[in-house]
Amino acid sequence: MGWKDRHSGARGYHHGNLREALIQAALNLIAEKGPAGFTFADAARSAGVSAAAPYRHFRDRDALMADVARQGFARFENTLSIAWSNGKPDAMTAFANVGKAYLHFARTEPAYYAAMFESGLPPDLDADLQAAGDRAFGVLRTASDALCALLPAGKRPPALMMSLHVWALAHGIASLFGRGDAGRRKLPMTAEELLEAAVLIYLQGLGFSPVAPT
Amino acid sequence: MGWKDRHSGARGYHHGNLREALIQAALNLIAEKGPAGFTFADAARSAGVSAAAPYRHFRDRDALMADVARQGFARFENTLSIAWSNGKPDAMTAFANVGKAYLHFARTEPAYYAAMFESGLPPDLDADLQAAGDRAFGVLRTASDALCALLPAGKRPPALMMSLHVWALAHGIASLFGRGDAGRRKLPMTAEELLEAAVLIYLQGLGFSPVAPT
DNA sequence: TGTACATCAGTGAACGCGCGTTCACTGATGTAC
DNA sequence: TGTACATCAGTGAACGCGCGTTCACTGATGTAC
Repeated sequence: MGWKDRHSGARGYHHGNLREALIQAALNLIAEKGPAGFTFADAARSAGVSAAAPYRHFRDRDALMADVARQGFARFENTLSIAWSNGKPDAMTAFANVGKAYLHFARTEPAYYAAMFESGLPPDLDADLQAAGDRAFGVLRTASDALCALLPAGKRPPALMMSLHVWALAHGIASLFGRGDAGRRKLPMTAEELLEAAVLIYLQGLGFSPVAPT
Repeated sequence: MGWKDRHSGARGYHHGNLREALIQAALNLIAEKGPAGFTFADAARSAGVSAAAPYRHFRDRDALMADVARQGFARFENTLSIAWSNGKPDAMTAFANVGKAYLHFARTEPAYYAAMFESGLPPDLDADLQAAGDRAFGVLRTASDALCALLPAGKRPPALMMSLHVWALAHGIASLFGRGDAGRRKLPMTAEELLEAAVLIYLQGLGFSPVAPT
């Protein structure tokens, strides 16, 4: 490697990892200025590269944005999946953990979240993107299936409906209340508490018996 | 009036109602290209006026956008208020009507809805804007109050929490599923049905007895 | 009713700027032999 | 191990374009008397 230390900012004529660097730059710019607030040229500049360089890796700004969203969905899926933890220690607790993880992701990764849900790109723009989104939703679906299985056969709600309800609730709370400081509305409780209460009430309405708090 | 017919596109040197025309133009452009997809110059062109004219009425693009949002909230409040109809014929039915009206507004006025919730403007940018948003939310709050009052005193949930839950649910469903064709995800039922089911389950969880469908 | 004047809303030309995109190029890397 | 060559990733200059914004202006409207 010689003088070219891979961990310093120094680089030669070739960047070496421009694709990832552009995604990272896009994330920073989205975090700063919102999903509409960055340009292709911005990303290039921010990655320390000429304005023409990104064209070697992405067709246009939307393609870059879509890649950020795709990566975001993959991480989101991973986060939710770890929180679900195969339903351990028990389905109810694990379900609540998924809800917390949802809001935690939206709060700590607002740039990914914005790229995923507020970029303005149609979800079916790209087959990979759509598949990544479906996989993330799949975790909610799996968790709902497991929870429904706890109810006696005659009283089981459709698990798909249940997962859509929980998704909408979590997304609604995240959008309206659970972001960094921009666009937030004031709340008498945390977003996490609000979501947890809503899910408990909802589950009770489905026939789950009340659970004592941990 | 002479040749100048107020109902034709013809106009003299003065536009007569440029402020409103710019808001209307902004709405059309938002509907076409999303809340980030229009510029001050676009709006002027679309209103048939020179690029410098809008400065007589709005400080900049954000001020125009804020006015669109403010007007949107006012109409939204009106719509929800009519749906609530002072709790007639009964609180439960009226509450369900508010939910339907919420989604109906989001679907039929996507441009207003986007300006209100997806413009990227901070809600506290403008005191008028914030007040308009608060008034719209106030309808949900009032409806929740009335519904809570039906429960025996010892079992009443906090009405504020309840209204936040319903708002988040409605907004989540509207954002994820209930829009024009852009950004929509496929659903096995309509957004209205999805919301109505969620609210019924939620209310049941709060202790409301199941209601027979109309 | 008419006239003079102030106010106002919109004009059009001008400017600097940054963006998207293309292009022939050049420096670095990898590979065949 | 060394050399020739192909491939690849990034350069920098260039272009046309539309945007935001300012400016002195001008045409229309309203009002005082």
